[in-house]
Amino acid sequence: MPTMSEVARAAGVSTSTVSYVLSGKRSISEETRRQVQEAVSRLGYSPHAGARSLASNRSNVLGLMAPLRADVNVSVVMQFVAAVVSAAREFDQDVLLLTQDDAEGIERVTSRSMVDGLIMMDIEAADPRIPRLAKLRKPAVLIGLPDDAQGLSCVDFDFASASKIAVRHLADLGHQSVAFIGSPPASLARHATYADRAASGFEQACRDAGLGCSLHASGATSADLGEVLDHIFRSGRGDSAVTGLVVHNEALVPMLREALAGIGLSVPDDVSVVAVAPVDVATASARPWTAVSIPAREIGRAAVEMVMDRLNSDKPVELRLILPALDVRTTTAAPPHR
Amino acid sequence: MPTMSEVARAAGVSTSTVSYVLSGKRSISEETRRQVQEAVSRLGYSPHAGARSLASNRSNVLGLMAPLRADVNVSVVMQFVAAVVSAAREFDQDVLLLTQDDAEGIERVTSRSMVDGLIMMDIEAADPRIPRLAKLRKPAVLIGLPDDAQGLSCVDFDFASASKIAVRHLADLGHQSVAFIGSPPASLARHATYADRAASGFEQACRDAGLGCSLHASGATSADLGEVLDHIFRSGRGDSAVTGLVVHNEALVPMLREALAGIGLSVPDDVSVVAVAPVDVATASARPWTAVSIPAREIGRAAVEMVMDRLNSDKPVELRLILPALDVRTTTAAPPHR
DNA sequence: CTGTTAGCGCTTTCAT
DNA sequence: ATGAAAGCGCTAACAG
Repeated sequence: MPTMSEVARAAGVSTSTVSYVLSGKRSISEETRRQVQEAVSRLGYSPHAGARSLASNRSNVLGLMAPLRADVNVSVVMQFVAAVVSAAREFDQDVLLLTQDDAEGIERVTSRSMVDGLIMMDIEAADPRIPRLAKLRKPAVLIGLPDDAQGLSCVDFDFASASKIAVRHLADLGHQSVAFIGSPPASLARHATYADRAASGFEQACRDAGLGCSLHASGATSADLGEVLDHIFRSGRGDSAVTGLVVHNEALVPMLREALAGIGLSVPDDVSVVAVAPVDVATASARPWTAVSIPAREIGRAAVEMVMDRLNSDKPVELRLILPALDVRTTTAAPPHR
Repeated sequence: MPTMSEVARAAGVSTSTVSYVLSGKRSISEETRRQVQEAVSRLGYSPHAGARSLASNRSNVLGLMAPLRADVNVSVVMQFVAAVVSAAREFDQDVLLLTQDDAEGIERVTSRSMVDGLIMMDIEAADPRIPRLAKLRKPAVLIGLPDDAQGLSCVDFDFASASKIAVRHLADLGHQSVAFIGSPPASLARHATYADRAASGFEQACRDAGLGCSLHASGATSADLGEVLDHIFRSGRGDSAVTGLVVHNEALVPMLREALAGIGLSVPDDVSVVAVAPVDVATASARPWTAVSIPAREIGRAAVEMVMDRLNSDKPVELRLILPALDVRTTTAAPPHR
């Protein structure tokens, strides 16, 4: 591996000139720039990350703490991870992956100056990582909205509004009684903020619209789904029967039509369904789901932008909520006549 | 952040002594060790990663290139990722996450000395990353078995044997005609090595055991599954009817019982099923699947071990195959009498 | 517009 | 068993 001084020698300039050509931090004559660049590519030079970080206090690496918990939907998590990694690359950053069970990870990577900033996923209402992060004086952004962000930036999808839009859509279609199928009990129990907010947004929207409603946590298996549907529809098909479903549980969406068919319910004739899920799960079916899409790419990108902002400028801490949009597809319609 | 020389001063020793008590690379009197350690923890010292990597040519970071492709089962990928990260931590390494679409990622992280070694997932038979990796002269291990590893270490689950064990189990139970439901067409098309090997292992095992067999690629949706089952069972329930299924497609397992029930087939009375899947998907159901478990933790751990071996010793390149084991649970039985 | 140079914080000879 | 000191390769004053 050639070093910067070899490049300098080859180009007939000083190392600082090479450094400045590479960083663009001061003006360079066209002539020298060319020579340097030629030398760089001829020698196949690339800067030593450690040396750079030692001299500049910048590692060009972002830490990403991603949950690998049993109750989270890994494929959704993966989408966020992918989004963060690819957004980071646009800012010339790499991503160091930390997992929740590496308790001292936050302190380690930051005290060793391995990362310039941190992004934390799967935030809980009173997440114990927040005070530790806040102490750190490194740019950090939470994907999620905790009770107290302690001066950290936050970004998330507006899950509350997502539920509300879904409910309003069902109300507009004339539904009177709707149910919410949400995250696994464990997610609720630990107050993962998306789970809480989606559920409470639903509840409130139903109150506002005067709809009858019920909320149900559900695991990811078809057995779990069966149980929940049983609860929801067991009361018979009378006047107050549930005719609309909002499903915020990515794992269940693919099984839902079949499960409903199994209890004699057809979509959307007997029951309308709005999914709250990444667009690809909503459109995976031949008869795509009416859905509020979770824009993972956009959220991941925003998170990276926000760390970079705090790293490069004195932009203040912000809280960004990504607003939901409803895509009406094939799974919602007016409720059945009784 | 305190530096090593501050620690040295506080402990009344030289920086080299501090360095040596931290690395254990030379013997230190009990007395000095204590003093140094006391200073370290009192000041909350932790070494600057960049400085260390500059001086020692070690970053203590492993690169992990993980696929985020549409046709791979993300939750399985995530299990491997998690396994690699947690194994890496046991060797005091962190993990830098690279994605497939970051084409120059391999060269970047290695030429900048950001990583000490690389682990590459989701290997294809003639993976274009392999020659690039091989050129690098950095320890690298492939999770998968390409046609030509070009001198790189490989580790993987023995998918061929996994299929064989499954087939033999069905044959032993008396099944005469079996079918294989495998990876999505796209995985086969690009010759992801696990997909190829599982399929060809199945085929060969059937030939060896004299069983009638058919192979089917399948996407991850219940519609895909429906189609495949239709193909398999449409020919009626005659003499040569399929009575055994080997399913190597994690996404489908949870939907399988219901889908079979939908066409009037009950498990294991009408059809026996062996899953090839991570243990948690096999046991997620109330009636757990007979399965050959994919030991993601073990594979991830082996991959890390192998990079570290090549990093720290002159152990030769190896190829490790993790052998499969069958767990008979509730979904296999003798075929129905006709 | 360019060069000189003093570190950044650590590891590791070489001495003792 | 310990210390002194020479780098590792880069950045960013400072000096022209």
